[in-house]
Amino acid sequence: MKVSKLVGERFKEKPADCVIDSHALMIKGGYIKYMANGIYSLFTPGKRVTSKIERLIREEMDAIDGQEVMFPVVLPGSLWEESGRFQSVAQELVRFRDRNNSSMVLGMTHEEAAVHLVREYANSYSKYPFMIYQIQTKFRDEARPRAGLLRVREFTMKDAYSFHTSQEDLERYYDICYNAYHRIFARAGVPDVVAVKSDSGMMGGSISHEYMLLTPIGEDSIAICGACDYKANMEAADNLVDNSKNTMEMAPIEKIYTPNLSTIDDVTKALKLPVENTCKAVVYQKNSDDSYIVVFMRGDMEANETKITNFVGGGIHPANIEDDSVLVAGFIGPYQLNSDVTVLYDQSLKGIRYMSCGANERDYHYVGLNLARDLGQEPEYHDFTKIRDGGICPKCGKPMIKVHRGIEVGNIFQLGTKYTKSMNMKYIDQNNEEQYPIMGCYGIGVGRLAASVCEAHHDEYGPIWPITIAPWEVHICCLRVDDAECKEYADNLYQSLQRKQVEVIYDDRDVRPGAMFSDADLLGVPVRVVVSPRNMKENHVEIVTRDKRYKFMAEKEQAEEKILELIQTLKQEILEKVPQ
RNA sequence: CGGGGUGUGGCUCAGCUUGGCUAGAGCGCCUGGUUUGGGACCAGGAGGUCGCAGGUUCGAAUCCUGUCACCCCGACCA
Repeated sequence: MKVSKLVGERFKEKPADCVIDSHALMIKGGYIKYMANGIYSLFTPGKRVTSKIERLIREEMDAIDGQEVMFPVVLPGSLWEESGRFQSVAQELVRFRDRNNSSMVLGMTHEEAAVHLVREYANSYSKYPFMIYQIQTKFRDEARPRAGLLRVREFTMKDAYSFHTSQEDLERYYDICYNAYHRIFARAGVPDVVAVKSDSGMMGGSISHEYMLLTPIGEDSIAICGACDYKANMEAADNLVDNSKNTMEMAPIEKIYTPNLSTIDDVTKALKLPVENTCKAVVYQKNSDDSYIVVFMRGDMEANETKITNFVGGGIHPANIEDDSVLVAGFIGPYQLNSDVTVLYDQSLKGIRYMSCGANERDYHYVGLNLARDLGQEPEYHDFTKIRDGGICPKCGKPMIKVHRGIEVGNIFQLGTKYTKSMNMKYIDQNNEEQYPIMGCYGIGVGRLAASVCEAHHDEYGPIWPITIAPWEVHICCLRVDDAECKEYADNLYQSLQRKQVEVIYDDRDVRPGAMFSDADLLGVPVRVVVSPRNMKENHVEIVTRDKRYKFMAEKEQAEEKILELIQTLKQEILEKVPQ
């Protein structure tokens, strides 16, 4: 490929509206072009990066006995009716009707299609286990796409589905996949991606992991223990709270006048109470009927909506407390709460002998609250709050939890029989009995991974692509095309490298060196070869890596050999970080 | 869906508060010339329904109303 013919422009200015580096660089470097909210086209450099990621994923999936298939993008609504997700999934699923008024959907994930593909075939235990996967377009009508390719509505995803005859076999394969994922991310140049325990959300099932690239711009929060190997998404991390060192002793409950003190901060200051001796209320409403859910927790804790949603078994949203409600915003407390709302108690309240709380009356609080005594019995405690920095590790018990931000680049789920049961997929086992197969599913967002690698590897001038996914391996800069010697040498090198299957881009434009180097930086190709009259006079060319770690002169005649060596070195460096 | 912000040639932006001649700049693009190791210079040129619709006015990029789109924060999220 010659830069003079490369379709797409590179910009000098940082595009407006780009807040994230990877987004700005991919627009600026001519990788992607915005078309509509959360919808992008890829130019050649962008397509070459994603194609290489796809190739790499394909190799690893095939290596664990995956079989590549292809599902349709447009699926019949009836298929989603079968699994129940036509109803249960909200607006992310695009629904429409075709010319015959048949209900259709755009595929946002393909569990239903996978079951549909194999449910007649896999009717005997002898066919199991197996895994099928595809690399294909998904459409999810996201509420808020953002940050270039990091969160879009239309995207390419590798999604895999495995089928098993026992939970043990699923777990065995799940581990294999777990490791294959680590190899994929390492080969893509981000070996530091971590697997964290996660909440399964709408996918159903029990155990699941998310693969996170840790970066401050990530959308997810992850709790990581500094003392052991515990890692979990904040949504799923158990928040243990130790109140054994709370020294305040029991006292009679007492109502006090607290005018306009409606926040925990106000209350602790006015009453001179430690925040660990306060009880606060967070109120939600069920999406189904708007009924109130009041969650009581220690004053310094934050509600974890995922845990609450899972507990009440349905969607919730922050409450809008009406004036005629029994709930008095800012003054809600568990003692004498005369209302039929759902009341939940977080375990951060367990073991505290003396607390303040709202009195369910404007401008009044109680102090001296003791839940077991004042409610007549110890309430049932559950975990409804977020873990935080310095929190107790659920695995090793040490208070060494640190909260990080991360981008989710992949996930794996143990689905169980959710889809095979609902869609009536069965097989006959050794005892001639009908069974439902057990499924696992495994996803990787290709474009998001490309953007994540860019986010992890770039400088102020452009991306620094790992050689395994770089759009090209070698970038030849011919600084003076009007110099016959230069031009001839560069032309020949270009031809010769291509004959040796090296992926090479050749800048043969008559532009200033500065412009040429700037564009080369934006294309982020790992090996750069600079051919110039100055170098020709010395009988050598300059070879430099995009990350500046290698930089040397090579004799004209030996340049090609040195380039090939350098490519091997760079590939080897990445391979060394791949597990196994 | 709530809060905040922005819409002016391909890109980045000025002009709007206080309405007034033909709507500007830099980059990019085209022509010619001089240049050539980190986004050169000179001369000439093309390119704009000022997001859209209505209104006020002698006159609207500018004021008013509505609407659409995008960006950020939140909600939601496989």
